[in-house]
Amino acid sequence: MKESSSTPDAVPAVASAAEAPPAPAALAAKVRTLAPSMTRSMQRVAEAVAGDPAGCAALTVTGLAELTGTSEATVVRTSRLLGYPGYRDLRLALAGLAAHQQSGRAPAVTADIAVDDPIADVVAKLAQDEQQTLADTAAGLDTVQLGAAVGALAAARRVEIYGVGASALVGMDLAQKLQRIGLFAHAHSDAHLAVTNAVLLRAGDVAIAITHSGSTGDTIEPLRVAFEHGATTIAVTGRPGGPVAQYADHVLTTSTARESELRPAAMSSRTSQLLVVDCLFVGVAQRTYDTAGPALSASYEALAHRHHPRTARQGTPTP
Amino acid sequence: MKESSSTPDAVPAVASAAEAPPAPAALAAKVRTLAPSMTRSMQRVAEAVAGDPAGCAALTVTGLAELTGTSEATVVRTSRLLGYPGYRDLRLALAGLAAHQQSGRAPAVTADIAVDDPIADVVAKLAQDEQQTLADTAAGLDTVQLGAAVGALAAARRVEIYGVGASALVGMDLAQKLQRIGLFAHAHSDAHLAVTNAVLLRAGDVAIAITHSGSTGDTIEPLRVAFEHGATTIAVTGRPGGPVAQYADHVLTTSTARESELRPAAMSSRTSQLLVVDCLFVGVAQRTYDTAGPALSASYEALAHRHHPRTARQGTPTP
DNA sequence: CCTTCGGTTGAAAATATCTTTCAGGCGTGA
DNA sequence: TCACGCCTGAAAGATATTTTCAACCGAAGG
Repeated sequence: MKESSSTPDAVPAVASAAEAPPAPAALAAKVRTLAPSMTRSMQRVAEAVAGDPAGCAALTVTGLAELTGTSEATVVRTSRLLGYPGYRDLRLALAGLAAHQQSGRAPAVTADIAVDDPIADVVAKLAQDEQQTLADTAAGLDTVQLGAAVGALAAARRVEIYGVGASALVGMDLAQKLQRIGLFAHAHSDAHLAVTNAVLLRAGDVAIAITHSGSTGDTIEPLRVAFEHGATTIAVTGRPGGPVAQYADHVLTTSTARESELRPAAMSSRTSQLLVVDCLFVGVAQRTYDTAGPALSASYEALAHRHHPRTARQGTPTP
Repeated sequence: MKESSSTPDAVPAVASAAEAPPAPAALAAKVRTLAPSMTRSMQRVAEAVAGDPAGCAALTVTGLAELTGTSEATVVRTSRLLGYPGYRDLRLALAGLAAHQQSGRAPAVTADIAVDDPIADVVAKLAQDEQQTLADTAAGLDTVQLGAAVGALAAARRVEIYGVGASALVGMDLAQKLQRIGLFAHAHSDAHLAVTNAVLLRAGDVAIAITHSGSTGDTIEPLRVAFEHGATTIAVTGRPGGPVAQYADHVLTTSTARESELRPAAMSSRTSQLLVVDCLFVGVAQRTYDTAGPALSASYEALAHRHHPRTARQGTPTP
């Protein structure tokens, strides 16, 4: 088969290569298939390539030639025989193959975080868990309730948010964002002040309670007062059947991933709560887009000058 | 840190890139992270690369330069910024990425959130985006830096955390958790008080600055003061090349998903920051497990009585 | 045993590709 | 308005890849 026109070799080889695809991952097989028709030197090259794709991908023609004790010409010839236009392309395929192999051997650790886990595992596991929490939350969120809550917020005269501990931070996050689109929103984390504040609410106002357990007294109490004064009440909780639901017109359920000693409940509940809160925010922003849009831009502008302009390149620093 | 001076221009960029590994599949994330610090032309190149890895892998420097309407030099510069020694290596990585994607087949491009999206879509898109942000952050996080930061925290006499706006909440979250395992940690969101506080720090203390933009003056200033007083400083930022890095012993990079009017930067940056902060927390908890374990249990017990026992179901209300 | 021939092999030239240098140009800040 | 600094791409310089070509090896035939 290689007899024809022995001199300007390669040409027929390229032709035969054209018919075959660049070979995605079936490289080892191809090597075995073609090995008999290879010369000694080429076999050495093919062997090296099949044995350590990743390693060879890091080598230049010269490097691979030296490694196999052959010459550059032989390496190129081998590449051609394997179906690539030249070594450059074989090398690219090799890189792809290496990545492929590497990905295959990552079964996505979902085990609990252990005390002696290396830091890289901690990162992977935490990210994995939080992703799971997000997926669960999204799946379990009642969009009807959410829509109703959004409607109430969009029409609210004022919005009061109650939460203590980790949930307080979520409440502040929501308050910050609602303020940014022009709503009158305030987050409370002091139980006494919260109750004092709740007494002033009435129909047309909205009160939001955030509590993972659904039974945090300091959070429930102000919501109860608001409820009894006629305000629209919303509960963001991981236990929709808990005490807090009694005083809530709308209940938004957050989800909880399994926890362990090294991963306190606060961690996944916070992730879940934040997603819910983000949904509320975006929903409200949609409904009040006429005022929210400009307000969002305006609040960004107001902050812009507080950043050092130094390394801020061109005009639009990511709006 | 960035002294190298090996190459004439782009020194800091190369240096910061050198510290990071060549990045296997976290390319899209890296592009987003570094995009703000890129010039227009480089952004075009980066965009092309992130948008069609497979296609770009098939191109030579010249080809990619033409495609993006730039020059070879710019392509090489971009490759360097992304952490590769040159275009050749970027191309190899691209080939690997392409193979990866082909097998994974889960890019799931989510459209932007539109004003008239139904609420269910909003939930799905937000969840999807935050999951993406988490994955990107985990992939782009430098575990060496993280480990070093954890080590510093575990040994710290006291920990001061600086951040304003949305980042302030992240700081508080971290402070809350560190306190829970017995560390002396405090979060500041008032620029003046923060500086006043930073003056008191010295070697053995740790200061953490949290700023997405990397150039928030109110956050950088206290970190600078802490740095100059000999404290160990950590920066959690989306722009590792920004001004804040000047005064940081350890830089932890957060990632950024694309933003739109209805999804302000604060949203994904917060998710990313929280993951980083959680990693810090768990890392510290691991290293100080002897004291952290009991402390975690104790703090839970202390809170238990604040929950209404009424509808609290069985004995262990999700610990 | 020597010769010849087809085929393999590697050194080196030729080419393509990648990298670096350098000067012009553009935007920015004083 | 002007000067400064930084981005930018053209072209030179360095590397890597491909091609060429002659030496070499082994085998078959004289």
